[in-house]
Amino acid sequence: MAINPLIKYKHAILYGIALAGLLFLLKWLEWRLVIFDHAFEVYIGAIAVVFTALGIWLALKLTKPKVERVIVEVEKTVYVERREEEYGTVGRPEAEGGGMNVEQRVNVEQAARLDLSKRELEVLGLMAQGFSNQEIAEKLFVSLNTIKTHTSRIFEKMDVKRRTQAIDMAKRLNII
Amino acid sequence: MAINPLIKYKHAILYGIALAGLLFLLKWLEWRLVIFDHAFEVYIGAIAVVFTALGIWLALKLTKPKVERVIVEVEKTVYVERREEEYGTVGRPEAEGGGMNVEQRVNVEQAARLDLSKRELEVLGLMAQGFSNQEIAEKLFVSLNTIKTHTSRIFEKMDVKRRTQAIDMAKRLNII
DNA sequence: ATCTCGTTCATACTTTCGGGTGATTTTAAC
DNA sequence: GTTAAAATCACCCGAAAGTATGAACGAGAT
Repeated sequence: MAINPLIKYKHAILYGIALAGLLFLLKWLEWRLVIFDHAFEVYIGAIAVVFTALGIWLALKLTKPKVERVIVEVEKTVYVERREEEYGTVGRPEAEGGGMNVEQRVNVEQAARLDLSKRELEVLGLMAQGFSNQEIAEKLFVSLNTIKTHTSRIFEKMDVKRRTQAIDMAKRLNII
Repeated sequence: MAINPLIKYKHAILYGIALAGLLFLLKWLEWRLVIFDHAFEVYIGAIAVVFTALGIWLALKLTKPKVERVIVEVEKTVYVERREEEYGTVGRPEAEGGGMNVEQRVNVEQAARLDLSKRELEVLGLMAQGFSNQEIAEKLFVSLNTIKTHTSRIFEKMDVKRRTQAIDMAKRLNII
């Protein structure tokens, strides 16, 4: 257990050593400055470079990596128990394209093949929360056109025509 | 859009502004240095701070966020037992005889808080299933304008601005 | 009998959505 | 180092959604 303090404060120790080295370097540079008067700009430049590097190092070291959770659907338990008592049959001349109420089995199988990218899932989630494209764009710091492109791809991949259908499907498939 | 050029070159513009500000600051500090000879260390310190910040900013801006992938395997369970009849009385307005289950009662109570009429609940349900106003109008044998009026009142009562918000709220409240 | 409310419908207008197309830039993979 | 996919942005245009306003009608309530 004697190593614990060293391990625990190794960052601090390393930082201290680095600072010491840096100060030494500064002193040395200062001495050089006295000798060569015109090295002033070099001095400033060196300071800038060194501290820029320090900032980069700090940022890289001190930012904790973002944890990304990748949901992998292992098993598909499909339970279809459905009454054919819908609104439908009221006024539905022809089934257009991907009828939502035809069957769910295919949808489940397609869920894995939906192949929505991370960004698209993000947009889909915000969409389901009722945000407009404009609001989503502002939240994600991108332009409105970008969001429109995303939504278009989402609808294409999900084989739906409207955002409300996409939301409904997404909630059924538990992908949001 | 008149904002487009601004958005397009926003990075360049921001960077330019930042550089200009930095140069101005440096000039000002240099001037101070001439006045007060002993401000040298302050000068250096400022340089160090500024460039450390610059480094941090650079690192945060120019590096992709480190992502740590955590694969989570979940068992997917999709249950597809929908009950559209709860809010739907299409073509059978008098079919509210006896067996209201508890779930339905709760829905009705929560619906009452929003003061949504039966017809409005019906429209809301179809809306949540992804139908367009036109499709809802055809299903309910009324005109598109009527559906628009209904949706407007729904949004007003629910205090939302878009159908997606209404859908989200309705699902949260288990109205549908 | 009057009044309110729900439902219906209409016109006119503005905003948002969505399709289509093309482009550049990152990122990832090979 | 090329290639493929993802992400970004732009422009146009038609469709759908949403706002505002007014009006008609029937059913219940007062």
